[in-house]
Amino acid sequence: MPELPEVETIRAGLVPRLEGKRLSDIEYNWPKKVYGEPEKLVGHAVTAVRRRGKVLIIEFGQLALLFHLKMTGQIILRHDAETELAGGHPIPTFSTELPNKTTRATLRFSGNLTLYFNDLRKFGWLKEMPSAQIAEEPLLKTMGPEPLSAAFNTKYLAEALAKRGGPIKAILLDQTLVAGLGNIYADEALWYAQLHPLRPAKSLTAAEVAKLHQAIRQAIRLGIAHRGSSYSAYVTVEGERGTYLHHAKAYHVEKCDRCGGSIEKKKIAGRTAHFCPHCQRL
DNA sequence: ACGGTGCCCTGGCCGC
DNA sequence: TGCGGCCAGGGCACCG
Repeated sequence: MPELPEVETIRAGLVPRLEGKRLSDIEYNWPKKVYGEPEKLVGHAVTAVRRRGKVLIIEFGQLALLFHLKMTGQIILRHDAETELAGGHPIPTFSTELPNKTTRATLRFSGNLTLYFNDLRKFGWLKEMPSAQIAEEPLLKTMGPEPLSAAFNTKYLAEALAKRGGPIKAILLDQTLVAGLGNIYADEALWYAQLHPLRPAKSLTAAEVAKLHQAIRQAIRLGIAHRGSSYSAYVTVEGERGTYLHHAKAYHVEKCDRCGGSIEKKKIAGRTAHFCPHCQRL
């Protein structure tokens, strides 16, 4: 599922290929999750491709298009003519048929470039809005700091966790605490920090908070380095799978890489937590 | 204000 | 081979 590392990989793949390209046409076949008026963007060129938490932001000057991929969303780029290059950044051919029955929106750009927004489960959305209002978007307005930013430091984390009595696993999934963690990287971070997912957030010692802070950054950095996790639908803009799960320590892992014991699964806050009961004591 | 639950969706998988 | 039921989970409405 697209969490921060997956959306960041998509962003980085879009930047060299999409910036400067002009949107010529947009069509959707799942209008239920289309907000604003994306038609307004036709004729405008992409000026920037950004990310905030799990939200992808494509700016067209004064206007912007936001995407949330939720669990099964995909953003895939393809040339209409496969032999053509995109400004020196060729897109490798791959087997995915496009468009397909999961395609919810199709955006055509100059340079024979087509962006497909696929989403099997229809949870994802796209929204057009003035660039100046992006920060006011409710989800973004309340979003916590980026985990790799200076604002996300041990002092901030300690103060934020001190107010929260819920299990640390549930708190890490709360986007107002820190942006971009989902079920995979939250479990990975807790494994690195050797913290049981049911530990009350406010019970963490200063040393544990410091360790968790580093662990979150470690999990996110490794996720980005491996171009994300492809447990289900996620692929890069080239249609390739991310490889992080080959290196995962907890999420859908059998044996603990530290002690060799079995990784346990437990439902916490409506999500399946994966952890080592030996290394992550309650 | 906080935490817990159910909902939106589809396809894969399990047991019978 | 078919089919009902469960599971996957991000964000939000709703409830206590």
